[in-house]
Amino acid sequence: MARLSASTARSARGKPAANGAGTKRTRRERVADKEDAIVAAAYDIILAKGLARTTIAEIARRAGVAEGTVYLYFENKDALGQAVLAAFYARLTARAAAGVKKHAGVRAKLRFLARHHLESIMRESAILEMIAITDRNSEAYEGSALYRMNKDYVAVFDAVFRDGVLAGDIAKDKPLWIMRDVFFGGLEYAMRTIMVRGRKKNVDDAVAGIVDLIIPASAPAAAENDLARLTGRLETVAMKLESVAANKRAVRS
Amino acid sequence: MARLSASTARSARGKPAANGAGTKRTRRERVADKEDAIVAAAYDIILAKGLARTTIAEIARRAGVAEGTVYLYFENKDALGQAVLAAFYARLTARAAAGVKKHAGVRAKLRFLARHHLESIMRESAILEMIAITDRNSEAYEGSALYRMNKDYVAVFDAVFRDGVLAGDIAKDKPLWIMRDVFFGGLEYAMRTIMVRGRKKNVDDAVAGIVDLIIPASAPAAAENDLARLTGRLETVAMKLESVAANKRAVRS
DNA sequence: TTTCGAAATGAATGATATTCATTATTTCTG
DNA sequence: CAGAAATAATGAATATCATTCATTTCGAAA
Repeated sequence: MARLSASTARSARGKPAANGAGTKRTRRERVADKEDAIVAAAYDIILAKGLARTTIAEIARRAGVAEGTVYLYFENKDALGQAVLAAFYARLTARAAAGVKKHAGVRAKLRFLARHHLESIMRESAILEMIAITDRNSEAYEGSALYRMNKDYVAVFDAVFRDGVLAGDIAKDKPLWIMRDVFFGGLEYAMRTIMVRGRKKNVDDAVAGIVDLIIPASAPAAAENDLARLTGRLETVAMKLESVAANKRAVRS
Repeated sequence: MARLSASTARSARGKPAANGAGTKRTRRERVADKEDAIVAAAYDIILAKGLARTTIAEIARRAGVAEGTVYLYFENKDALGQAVLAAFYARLTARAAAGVKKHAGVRAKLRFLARHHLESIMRESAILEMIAITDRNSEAYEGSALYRMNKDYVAVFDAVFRDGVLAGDIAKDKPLWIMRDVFFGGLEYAMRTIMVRGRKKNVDDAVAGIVDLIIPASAPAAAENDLARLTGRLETVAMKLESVAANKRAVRS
């Protein structure tokens, strides 16, 4: 993926990309390494300061190249940001796919996905911001690299969701696209709320709450739960009433 | 609100803000008008091109002032962006509050809020982007202007939600904060999806789908609903009894 | 070793945000 | 009302970057 963006950038500047034809391997490898070094440097700095406050000069310094060299690999600052975003998505997707395999049952898979997503965006919220920034320029969003990356990522969720529908765990009348947007959008907003309040328990609550919207915690269970609470409450009130009545009697005598 | 940011910016630069004490009205008004003109100019241009591609020079030209004058009213470009965001939120909140009054029933109110939110952010998505940008700098997000504006806005949703819970239309076990984040977050993500696909019907579907997550449409929830109402009723009675009992005890002692 | 294209360099350029010394306008005072 | 003081406004100068490009270095093939 990183490869792609580099060759794209280079060929866009008019220089033919060195294809496998005659060139040797090592040369290309060295080029690839340098590109990775630039993306890695950019990743670290952007994560720490956000894209706006990150300068090309600083990235170049950290990557051990001259400023101009960055522009040999990336068309401009935004393209470099895209590459960083691509790296983020690549890891995110890989971890999501791997984690889903490790969990059994639709609910457990969704919970894993929710927690993984929430924790990832909390940890790397500065990277996430670039999505909005990039979004903008792309009236032709579809077909863009960002679009494809995101599509690959949410495909992990989609697969779990479809399995859930087939297995009967998820109601058939819930449209996938809406549930998907609620899932990821809800988690993103929950992140903001959680970062203002404390973290710990709130992450658990958000994960549970959002997953439960997709797979309702078995309705009968909820009803029972309510019933149990109602019963308990009734007992308490009854005891109080009884003691009040007892007091009255005591006072009167 | 706009007033606030101006005086803040000015006093931040060391010049004392002219307070109501001795100064006449007209002067302050003229200042206020100029500030509004700058915000309005910025609003239009940012809406059309996004903050990054909007220059102070262009804003100043459109507002009919010199570049330097902009800095008399706003600390820097970001602060001006904040003011634009504040104007956006102010209208958004006003329309939301007014619309909620016009609709009867929790479901209708929520549907109105959802559609209004979705259409607003679709129309002014360039403004929305600034939220993320601004978000960043604010480790001290709480207490920030953005935080307050957002709080005021979602308060409209919160009130409807609480009414819904009291009326028994919304299950008590759904935490408000999570439902709120799912509502707004889901709508924001839905916007992206809708802007890639076609619009028309998708807006309706998103609105209906997301509202239904908060107030389940299914009639079969009648039993649960009944139980919820019963629970609510008992709670009310219990509280009354308890306060009566408490009073008696207080009077007696 | 020489040669040539690919890579890399970093000083120069251009676009903007931001500052500040100067000028204009308004209000106040006697 | 004239002049002084306080406020506002101006726009040229400065600072900070992104981006370009003429020049240099490197690597491998002859």
